[in-house]
Amino acid sequence: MTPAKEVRVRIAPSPTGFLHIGTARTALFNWIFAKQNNGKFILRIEDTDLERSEPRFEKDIIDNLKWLGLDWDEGPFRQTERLDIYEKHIQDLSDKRMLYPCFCTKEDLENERQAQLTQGLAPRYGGRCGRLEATIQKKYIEEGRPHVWRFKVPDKTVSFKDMVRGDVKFETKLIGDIIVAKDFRTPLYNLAVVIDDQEMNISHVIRGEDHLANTPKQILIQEALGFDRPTYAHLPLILDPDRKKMSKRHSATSIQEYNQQGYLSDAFLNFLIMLGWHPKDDQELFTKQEMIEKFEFDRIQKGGAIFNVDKLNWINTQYLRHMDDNNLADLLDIEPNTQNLAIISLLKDRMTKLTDFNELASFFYKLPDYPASLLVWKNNTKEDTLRNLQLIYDLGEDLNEIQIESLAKQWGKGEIFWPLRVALSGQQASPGPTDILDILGVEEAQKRITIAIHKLSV
RNA sequence: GGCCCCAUCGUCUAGUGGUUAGGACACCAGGUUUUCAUCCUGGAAACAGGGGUUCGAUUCCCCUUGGGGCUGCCA
Repeated sequence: MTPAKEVRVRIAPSPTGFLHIGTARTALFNWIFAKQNNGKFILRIEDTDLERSEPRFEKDIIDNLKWLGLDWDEGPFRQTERLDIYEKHIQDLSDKRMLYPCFCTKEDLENERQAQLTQGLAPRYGGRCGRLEATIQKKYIEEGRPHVWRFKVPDKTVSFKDMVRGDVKFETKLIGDIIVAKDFRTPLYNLAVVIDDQEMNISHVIRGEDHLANTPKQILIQEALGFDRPTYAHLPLILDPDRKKMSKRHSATSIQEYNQQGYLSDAFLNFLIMLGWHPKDDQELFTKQEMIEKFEFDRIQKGGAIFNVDKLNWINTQYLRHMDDNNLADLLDIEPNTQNLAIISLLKDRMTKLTDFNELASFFYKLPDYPASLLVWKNNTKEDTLRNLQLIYDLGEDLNEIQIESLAKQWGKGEIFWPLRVALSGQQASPGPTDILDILGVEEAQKRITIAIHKLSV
């Protein structure tokens, strides 16, 4: 038995937009697969589209992949830095007579396309330029006629095994000769991918289902070039609530937005892996290590999964609760002193996102203004409330949980706790007043109670 | 239009030729509680339809329907 081929997988985003959720999830599955098989995970920036590629997008992709903790072993490689490689193979393809120049204008092609469509035919290039005499081709090129390079698509059935979908078959006669390069140093997507995957020794191509139809084209090119065929796995898509491929119009599609909104990267990953995949049991929360241990390709769903923010929020809440206070302080970018840590410890159960903290915690730092009437518990009168607050105030240095409990026993829980809560927090909903007291300290608490008494006295 | 793919609660999903079709999120009700949140208990909620195959189909096959992807000199 020959030793198994090394697993080498890649994520190949194009820097034409911010790191997309779909790309991130594809990256996650690739990353897991690499880890499971002791393989390599490669980052390749597909920037052949000069018009639309931008450095800031590349930076965003890299930054957010890092944020998610999906570290790569090789790269980032950029296609624009590999032009010599492409040229060599395109020349090879040309030498093998698999390529021909196409002089059709965009208008020609559009007309042909429309004509086919109205006849109910599959729109495909008829191959007009492929029938041009070699001498004519040469003449046109010498005349400087604009042209692109088409790959001669052989008529055959392409079939391949997909790790998610099983056996997949395509009839290539429906495809038509495809444009694979603008010139010998400017390959288009399908050609560039094939060359890169070969050059980088990619063993498994794990990508979104939207690439399924590209696969036969790529296989054809591989065959023409004498390349190896990687194993394919096409993941189901992430859908918007309207069941369409997730798009910017409907939802936040860039990872960066979720980062900014205050989601934890591990929680986000946890959410992503549950979209289209499920373990044997009912476990829903996974560490990265557990993902690596439990993930199985044959448990991937075939249909698309709708992105559900509620579930994301729930997962994030769970992660927040189990997070160490110091780490949280770090993520929140606040000083990890005793008071801040105590506040975090008290509030982390109440947060859904990191960004909730500021609002939840603000009253600790500054007492908000509130109406005096808020201090009055249920059917109590102003006078009752005033008396109760005075009782609490009179505890003086003994203002602590035990003493408050004892007052509550005597005068009623709501009667004591409610006005104290409002006095200390200025809010009608808050953590328990004794918890707040512990963090505020007696002195500050007394000040706030004084303010409350004042409010009621006027 | 053509090619391809998919189909279990609202959503993510588990599941089996015979199950009270399970879990989670969301939702509703009740309970705990000084408020809110948490927490606890309970509830409503699904096998798209029609044919087969079979003693028996949610499960296997076919059709219909529905949904999605692709159909670029984008990736």
